[in-house]
Amino acid sequence: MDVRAQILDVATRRFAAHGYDGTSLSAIADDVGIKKPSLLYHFPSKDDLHRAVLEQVVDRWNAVLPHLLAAAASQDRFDTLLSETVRFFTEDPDRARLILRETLDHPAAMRERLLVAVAPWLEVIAGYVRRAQESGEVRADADPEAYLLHVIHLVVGGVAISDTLGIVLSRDGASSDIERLTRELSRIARVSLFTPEGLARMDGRRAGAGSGSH
Amino acid sequence: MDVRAQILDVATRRFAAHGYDGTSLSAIADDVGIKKPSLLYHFPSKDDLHRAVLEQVVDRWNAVLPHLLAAAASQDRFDTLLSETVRFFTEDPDRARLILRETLDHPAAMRERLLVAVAPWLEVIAGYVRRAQESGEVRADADPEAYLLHVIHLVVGGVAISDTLGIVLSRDGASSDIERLTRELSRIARVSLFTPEGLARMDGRRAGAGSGSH
DNA sequence: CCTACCGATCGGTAGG
DNA sequence: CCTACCGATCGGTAGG
Repeated sequence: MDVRAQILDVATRRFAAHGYDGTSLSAIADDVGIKKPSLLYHFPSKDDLHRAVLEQVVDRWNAVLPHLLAAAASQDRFDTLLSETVRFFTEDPDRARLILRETLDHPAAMRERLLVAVAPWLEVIAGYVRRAQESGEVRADADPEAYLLHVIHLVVGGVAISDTLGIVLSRDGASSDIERLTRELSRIARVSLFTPEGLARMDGRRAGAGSGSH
Repeated sequence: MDVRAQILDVATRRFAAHGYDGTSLSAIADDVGIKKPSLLYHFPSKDDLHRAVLEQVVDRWNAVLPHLLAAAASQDRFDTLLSETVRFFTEDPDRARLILRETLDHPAAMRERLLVAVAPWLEVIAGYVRRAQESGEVRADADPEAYLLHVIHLVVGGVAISDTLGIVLSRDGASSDIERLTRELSRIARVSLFTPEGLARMDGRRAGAGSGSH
């Protein structure tokens, strides 16, 4: 691996675990096996390095987004959208922690990111939800945008602190049952969105998948 | 107000907004209007001050907890429990931010706090939920402990970043609609917990409140 | 509650 | 990619 990628890798771990102010450039350089001035050759400032770390998270999200929106147009859109989003963050929980920290540290900057990068496709999905409300699949009392924001927060924030929350579920203290949390999250998201009819219709589709035509 | 309380107040705001490492003792002292060594007379170290700030949050929570558990034994336990918990954090969102930051910065310490201070009364409430499952008021597929953890996270994390999330809901960019988020949170928590029968029974109780006997 | 000061560490630069 | 070094700021102490 080239040095630049190594630096980004180590910096991601450190910024996620200890935050911007809790991470020193020397500590990152040490982990990579170089000296601080060498690090500053690849990234001209600590702020530049931090920006690059966040940018990498956004880039990787943008890489799976088209695949997600394509799935959102298919039949079992809900399960795919939710489980793929969960997968993206559980595959590297540091992504969730970085986003959470950035929201706490720079709320104004995060508001802007939300408006330009999240709001557009969130509105697209909210449109799907509204149409499903008219067809009676989705509960009429649901607030599409607010619902989606809560589910996103449930996933991102949940993954960021899942190993801490999980300890309450496993009495022994050894294994933190994250799967139990994920299953319940999925249940909460489903049940609070769909009507009983919508749920039945969805389960019917799932039972028929594979044997059906396409 | 005495100096000690002033220091705690300012430190709470600063630690919540910028984190432990992002807050200097001089900055806190400046806000209070004293010098750093004077601050260190009241709190022997930065760590001691930070502990005192967290302790104050826990103390204030413990002050409302008996009132909460008493309400949990009454009839409309769900609405009271949820809305009082929301009130506790919205009344000072810094409480939520401090807890979130502590979870990110010191997950091991937070795990311990969860086990000794949260798990006990969470088990009590989970017991209520399980009994309501047997009577058919609560959905049989709900996982009581996991459900409660998600709702707690939804409230605490949600309040911590509500002004950032809210910006997506208000297109104008002026007022962030936090009430819309709160209402949808409450809906998600209710609908994903109760059966249709349980919801009807609850609404019946609420309609009868005030005119009923006690 | 203050002034004065300590060693350590920070992000960043010079120069090779 | 390194050594050597910079000014600024950190948490904390001495002494009054």
